[in-house]
Amino acid sequence: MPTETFFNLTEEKRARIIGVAVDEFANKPYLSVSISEIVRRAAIAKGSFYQYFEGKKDLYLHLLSLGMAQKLALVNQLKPSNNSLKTFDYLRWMIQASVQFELQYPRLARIAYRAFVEEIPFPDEATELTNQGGAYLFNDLIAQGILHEDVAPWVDTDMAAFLLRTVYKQFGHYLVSRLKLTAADISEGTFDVFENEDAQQLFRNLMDLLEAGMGRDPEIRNHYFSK
Amino acid sequence: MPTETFFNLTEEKRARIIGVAVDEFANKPYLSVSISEIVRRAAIAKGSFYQYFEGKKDLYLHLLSLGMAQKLALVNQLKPSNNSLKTFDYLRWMIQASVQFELQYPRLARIAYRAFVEEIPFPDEATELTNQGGAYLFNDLIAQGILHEDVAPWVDTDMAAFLLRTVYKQFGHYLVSRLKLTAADISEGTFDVFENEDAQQLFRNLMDLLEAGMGRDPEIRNHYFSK
DNA sequence: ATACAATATGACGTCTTAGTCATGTCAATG
DNA sequence: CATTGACATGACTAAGACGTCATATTGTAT
Repeated sequence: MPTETFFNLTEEKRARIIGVAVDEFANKPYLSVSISEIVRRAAIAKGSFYQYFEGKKDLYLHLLSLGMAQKLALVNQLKPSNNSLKTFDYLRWMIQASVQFELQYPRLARIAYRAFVEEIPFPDEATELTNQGGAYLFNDLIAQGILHEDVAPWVDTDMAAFLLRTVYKQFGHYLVSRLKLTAADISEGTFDVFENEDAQQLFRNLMDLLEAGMGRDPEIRNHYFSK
Repeated sequence: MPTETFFNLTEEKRARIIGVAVDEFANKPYLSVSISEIVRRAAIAKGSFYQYFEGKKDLYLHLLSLGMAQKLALVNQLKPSNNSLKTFDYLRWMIQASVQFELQYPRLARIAYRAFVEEIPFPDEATELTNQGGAYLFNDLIAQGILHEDVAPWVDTDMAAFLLRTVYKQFGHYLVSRLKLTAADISEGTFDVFENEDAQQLFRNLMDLLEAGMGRDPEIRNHYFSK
């Protein structure tokens, strides 16, 4: 945890430090991020940094927790009013919300992604924070889906959850490259996956694939063969 | 490229250096790997290193290319005699061979994986090498599959390829954790995914999911509903 | 045996980093 | 005015990294 001193700083200064730190951790592996560099870019004295944070780990965990808080906030804001979605509708919403976060806060998403694929010297603490991002609940989702007869009974729950986790984590990257989104598209934060028609088409295609693979009675098969 | 001097070294010495370097690059991000540390662990003089390699990048690309050569060799060795597999049989074989490589040469696989998820200061050169690992050809595989009527005509080729690439890259990790394989199981290099019954069951489950999702006439649906 | 080429060595100069600490500034309070 | 507590600063130490180079060793060919 950052010190009280840090939270007493002016909004401007705190934001400047966090901004620089986010940028560094988003663009370099944890081990290669340099405190000296952050201090230089944020134009604060070395000594000040150590009055705000215990060290690199402290700062990093703070950023991770900020990111997860931001994600939770966004997800809650996007939560549909209808509370009892079918399994695949819920899944689609989850993936869309996650991609939206990735497009709206690319650097925060990047830090979380790094925590996931690289090794951090303190994996447990990092995982505890990133788990708030939601990737852990796919096992339950599938198990419930089978009970509700949305999901085919023959699927291997754990493996299906693995597939979903993986897609969940990577789909944002894919969407960006598939739709050829530029850094400008993203950084302006104007792109809305819920509104953009190309994005919606991609999500439909993805859900068709997933539902055909796991669903008990996949729409797409009926739809296609009835023609 | 390493210098001629390097290739003139005794097998023993060359292997020692490569072994240490593989270990370092498998366990640290590229930026954090230290030449000084490699030199220390391999017990050679600093000056010698720079007579063998131009620097870190040179060494790294050499390792990557060694790894890919090793993978190609293993894959060719595992290639089934029957040359005209159906799309999903071919896919299953590819994924199995890739997982086998990952279990047999975990450190090399790890280096390639890192090249994939972290940024390297020279992405183009690294990608050119890792592409030899085979992940690039899923687009063709799906397109061909549609032509041969193995793959359902409604699937989005590019997205299906994305899904397969992702699974292809991650399935080894998953298999290890799902089967609770220990470091010992792996490092002995005795584990054979083609022979182990638990592993085969996992591959069956995976292929059922993938084929149900993408296949034109998935076995699993007929099989289940005919009961 | 001598000369020449190939290989090995590690000290060295220069940088960068992490973290500390003595000192300095400033505003509020008694 | 004086004191106190909060915050700011950057020089400094110790450690480690990179890449070079003058020198030493080994091997080979004449």
